[in-house]
Amino acid sequence: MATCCFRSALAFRLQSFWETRAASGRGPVLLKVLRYLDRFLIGELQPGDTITREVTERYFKSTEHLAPGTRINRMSILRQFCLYQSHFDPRTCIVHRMFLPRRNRPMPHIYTVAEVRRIMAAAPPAERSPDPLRPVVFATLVGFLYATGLRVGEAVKLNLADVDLSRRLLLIRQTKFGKTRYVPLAPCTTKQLAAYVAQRRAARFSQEPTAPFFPSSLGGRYHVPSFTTVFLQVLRRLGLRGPPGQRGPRIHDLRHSFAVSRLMAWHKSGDNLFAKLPLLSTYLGHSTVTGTEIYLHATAELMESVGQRFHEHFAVPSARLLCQPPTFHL
DNA sequence: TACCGTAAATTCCTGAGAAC
DNA sequence: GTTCTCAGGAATTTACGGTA
Repeated sequence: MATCCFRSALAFRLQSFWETRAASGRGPVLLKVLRYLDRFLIGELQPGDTITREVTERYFKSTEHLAPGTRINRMSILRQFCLYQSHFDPRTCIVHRMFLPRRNRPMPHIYTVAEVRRIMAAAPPAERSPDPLRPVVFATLVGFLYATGLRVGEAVKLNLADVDLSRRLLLIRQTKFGKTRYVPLAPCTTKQLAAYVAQRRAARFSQEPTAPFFPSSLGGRYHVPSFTTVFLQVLRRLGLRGPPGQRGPRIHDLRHSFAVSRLMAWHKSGDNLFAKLPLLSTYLGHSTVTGTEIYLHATAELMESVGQRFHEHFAVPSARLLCQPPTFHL
């Protein structure tokens, strides 16, 4: 446990609050936000003062430069701390939930097959890098993410032993929220990966089972921010994204694209999407289908298509019917 | 140019409470 | 009692500046 790193009038309480949360598994992100709060409180509170409504309002105002989602995080941590502090000082003002701003989820970009092919083909040329395999790793990783729907962090963490091409199976270890799962590979993806493995071997990268499947130029593991940087450069070069500072398609949208294209394929083949959703949920590593349902909203085309299909089947224009699909068996 | 560190932004798991 | 919605919280991803 770190020694006390807070300096405001509530330093002791911030420290004990952090220690209780860190002990239950919360990590350095909380510490950063608490330090931010501590710096704010240095100018606000004298010894013996408490957090009043005015203080919380000024704290909220001090986060004006941040995005809404970040402000919500900052305010919700202040709220948790105030709840904790109120046990020791009943004068403490607790921010009511209704005063917190609402979150909004931006619409993901759904990549087309043609766009993904352009991105893969636009990999930084080998002559610019001391590592001839680098453009191959980049292009393979892009195609791999689009074909499997994995998170980029999951992909770069793969070791050689985690990719079993003979059984067409990936082992995804200790991913988000500590989950481990197996992911099956499509035959065409397996074929592409086999070609990549051959190129990787020819480039004399380590063949140890624990060696990274996607190595960096130095032989270590491809660092996610490094891959992100190159990916964004390629998007800008292709005109798929604006200059830095502007929002646009992201790496994570490859995962959205995979999910949406899978749903579209099931829909076109006449499958019941609600019956298939748990399969997709398990594949993507979600613990419940509610986390997967957001992909149903990802494309207007899909929603229009699903709505039309329900109308054709039931001919009852009821919103309730859309919320409660017929019972199905897996 | 690649890599690393860090702050900010986003994703998604989970539980509480409202609605039915 | 069950279903649904929403928000809190924890974790991952993105973006960018600094450094070798």
